Amino acid sequence: MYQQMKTDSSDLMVLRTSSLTGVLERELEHLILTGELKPGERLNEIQISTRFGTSRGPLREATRSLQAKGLVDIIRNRGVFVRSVSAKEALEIYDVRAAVFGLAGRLLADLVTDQILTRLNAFLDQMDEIAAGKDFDQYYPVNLAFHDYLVTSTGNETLVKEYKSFVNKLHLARARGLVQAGGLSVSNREHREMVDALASGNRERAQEAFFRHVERSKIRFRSTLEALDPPVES
Amino acid sequence: MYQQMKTDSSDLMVLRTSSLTGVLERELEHLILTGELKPGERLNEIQISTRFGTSRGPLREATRSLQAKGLVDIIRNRGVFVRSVSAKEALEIYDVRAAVFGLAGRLLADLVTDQILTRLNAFLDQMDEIAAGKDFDQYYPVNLAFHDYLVTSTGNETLVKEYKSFVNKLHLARARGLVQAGGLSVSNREHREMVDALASGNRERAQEAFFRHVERSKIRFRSTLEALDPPVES
DNA sequence: CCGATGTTTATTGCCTACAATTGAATATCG
DNA sequence: CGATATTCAATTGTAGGCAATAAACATCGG
Repeated sequence: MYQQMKTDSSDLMVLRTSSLTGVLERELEHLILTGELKPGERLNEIQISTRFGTSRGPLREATRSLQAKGLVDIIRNRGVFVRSVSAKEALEIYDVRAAVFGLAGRLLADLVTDQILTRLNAFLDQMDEIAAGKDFDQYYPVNLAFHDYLVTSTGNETLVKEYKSFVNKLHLARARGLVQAGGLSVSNREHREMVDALASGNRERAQEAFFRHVERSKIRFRSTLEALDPPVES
Repeated sequence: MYQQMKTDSSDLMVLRTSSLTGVLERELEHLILTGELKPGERLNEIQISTRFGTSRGPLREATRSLQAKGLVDIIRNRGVFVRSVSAKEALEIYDVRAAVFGLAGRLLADLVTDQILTRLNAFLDQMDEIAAGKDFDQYYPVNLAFHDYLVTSTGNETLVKEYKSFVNKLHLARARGLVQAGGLSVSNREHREMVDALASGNRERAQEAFFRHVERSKIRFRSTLEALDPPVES
């Protein structure tokens, strides 16, 4: 399948600017985030490297990078494993993500323009429309784009990077797809609250609205989790 | 100096549990954060690997990890360079750090105990004492321990990790030591405000107090920066 | 004297090979 | 038959070597 990658001209072009390690890293990250490689699954070095037509060296460098990003665990003399995020950790991440997203709201309240507000309202209308049709597969990507647009508009690249990193890690939560669950029309009202807060130009109000939106997602996540699992404690 | 590291028994013990890559990574991270390796400086693979008595393989894996952590930049066919954080990025980091630290305040307000408050007040008294003597070298580590104790007490390991990562990156800001500057007695009043907010048990108040503490550090940082540099804009 | 082009040299990117470790299958003993 | 010791295959950890790249230097023409 990937055997002759080395001789593929388009890939060679990529190698001009990006190293083999970088290519492997992106490719593996994609496999992990799409769920093709599932949490807990082991990554056999020989198998993967031959699959991509490289040696083990670059692959090992790529996995070290993924480890630092929190996408895999490396156990000495045992191998590389796709990270599985526990419920406890997922809840932790939700909180930190809420804080970072709240900051996005706070920053945006100060620099929001009519142009941005128009764009945001367009998003809201689009999501309302989709939600009415209960077409979940369409709703999710738009919802994602909406949040993406918000954090990106802050102009704070550090914030964007961190936020996306959290979203990625949540994809590794055991209950895959739970992250998306409970969304739709329920959360679009929260979205409107956020945009309204931005329009008011009130920093604290916007921060709180953004923060609480993620906190509510966390609560929905936990509910879905407890519905499937024995609630550990009273 | 480090030539016979391989034969040092204590280091071999470490290798039982931790890989050579891991040791190199920690060692390099230490060199970078202490400033022994300065921002912009290039890390010669042969030089470093012979210095530590290893081959280039594990070293390259270690640097990939450091790249993902944001401590070095790797340019293809050019080498790895200690990351230098621009003023713009430093200000960005301050904001995100403020958000995360604010979350720490919010979480702590809900689970603070008399025991923790006692410990915190002891920190405050100690810092007051040191600040009175204007002994900066003593103040800084205590200040660090205070903040460390705060974030750790939240029990949210994700938060702790992120917070420390931000503090580390700020060490790479061009104006080294600026991060520490402007502290002392000025900020200890803010520290008391934070602890008071915790004692009140008011979530939002604590969050805001924690958040603003870091924001004020950011402002002090920017002031010191502009005093040295041409203020870029009006 | 200065800029453009060719050459050298240091350094990185990648690969192959060997050593060390682990986990499991197998054998041995109570 | 069950538990423990032992061997063995699979896999990772590390080392060293060759090719490719880019920067530094020298050379040539204007």
